[in-house]
Amino acid sequence: MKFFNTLTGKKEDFQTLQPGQVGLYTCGPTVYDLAHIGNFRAYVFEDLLHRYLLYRGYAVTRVMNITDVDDKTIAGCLREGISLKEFTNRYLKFFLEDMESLRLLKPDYLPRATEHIPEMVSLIKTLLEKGFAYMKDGSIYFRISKFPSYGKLAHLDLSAIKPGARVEVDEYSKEDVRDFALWKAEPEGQVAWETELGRGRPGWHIECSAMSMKYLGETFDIHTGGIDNIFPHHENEIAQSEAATGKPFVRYWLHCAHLLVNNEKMSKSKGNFYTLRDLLNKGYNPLAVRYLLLSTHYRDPLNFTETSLAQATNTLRHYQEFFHNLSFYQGKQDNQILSQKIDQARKAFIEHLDDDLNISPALAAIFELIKEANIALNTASFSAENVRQLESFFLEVDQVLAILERRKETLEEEIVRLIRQREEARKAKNFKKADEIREELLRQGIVLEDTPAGTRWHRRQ
RNA sequence: GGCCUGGUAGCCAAGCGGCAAGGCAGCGGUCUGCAAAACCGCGAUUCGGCGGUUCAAAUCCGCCCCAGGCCUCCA
Repeated sequence: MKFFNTLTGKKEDFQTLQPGQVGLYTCGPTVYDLAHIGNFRAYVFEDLLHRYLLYRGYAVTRVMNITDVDDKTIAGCLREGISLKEFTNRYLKFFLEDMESLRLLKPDYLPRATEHIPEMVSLIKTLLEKGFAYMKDGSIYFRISKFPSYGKLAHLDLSAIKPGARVEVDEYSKEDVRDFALWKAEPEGQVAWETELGRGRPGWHIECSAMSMKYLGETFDIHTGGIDNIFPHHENEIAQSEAATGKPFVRYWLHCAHLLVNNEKMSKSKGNFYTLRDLLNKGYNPLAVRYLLLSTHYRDPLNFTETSLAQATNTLRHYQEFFHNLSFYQGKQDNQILSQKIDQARKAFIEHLDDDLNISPALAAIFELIKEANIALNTASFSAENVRQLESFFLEVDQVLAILERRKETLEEEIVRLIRQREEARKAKNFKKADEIREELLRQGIVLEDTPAGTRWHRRQ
């Protein structure tokens, strides 16, 4: 298995620290608002990674942080006059619901920043003791000049950072404008913790260092996020963590490209975003959203349009109906070639996903199998065993893709009765009545398809 | 200014030196009582542009054009 490692800028063979085990840290949401589908692109990518590692037999321990204290969450709870916890709980709940709609696997740990203040304090104390941090006016900053490899992840030339260009020069009084806050003094602020470091609250970056190392150890396998997290967030995590432990922090850094809308980055600050709920309210299927976000390679920019979502909806419908229809087929002629095609599809699926999660050709292999299977099914050259193999294969790859609808396979008695009546009408060549029944069922959301082997049905999507 | 992506058929998207995957949409056909689904056929003589290297370039090199991102809020 290979992954493109941001740290080295190369595709590398994936070697775990412990045989068969993977420690995976995926940067999670700041719970101050609904996440938009640009955010979900990253979470869908992380879900694919998580599921594929499991599919390939790794024991995965995955951590996703919940940032529930920062400028925006504090501003939000003050604005509404409620506690920080009450405010962030609301958006955490929405986030977890959206995760479920998109079939995102739940991480093993979802640590909240506010529940790890002691761990952060302890890490900051270590940095102070080692001279990597200093206190100024009650706040504590990381001293970048003490950490020579700063910039190695983002491949940034530090001298190229122009003070004042985008740095707020006089917000805090730092030794060096590039230094970043580990701890923000809040002598008067309403949201603050009384600690050995004084009254204050943590900087943004420190939570990920403290929580990842708590749950995954001082060095772990994979850390992911959107490319906009590379700098400064992940760069700072490396600095804090490696300065404190003297050990390498993360072996593989994986970052996904942005989702664009009308060829612009989708972001809260631009106001050009869709939330998942916006799309569901328009009638789109959450699994179509999942499929769309999944089907472009994670390191390529994805330009989101409703046209592409509609296309994904159609692809998904065909895919799901193929699977659903398998249960209607009964055949007797064993087809060895079809069995071989299934094995070939599995082989291609794995080969391509092993290559830095190259999903497009992996999906192409599956679509080619569907075509082969349809030919066999339409010409009756298959056995019950072939059908069983197909069902089993599609359920297998669905461990990774998670796009199959687990529909109720039973129909109401009334509908079964109508289908039977229509069959009789057709046999009697009473096509007017047959068509009336078909239309009535369609109104009830049941689509009928007549095949030589009998009438099959599916629920309209 | 520095760094980094992307530009392949109407749309989405693989391929990254040896005849241009796959999906969606469209058109024609087969099947069907009619449909639907499925299948068959059609669709890029060409991969943003111009040069270069090579027996061979969408793939490598150079320059240019377009779009987007990062350079201390950000998935």
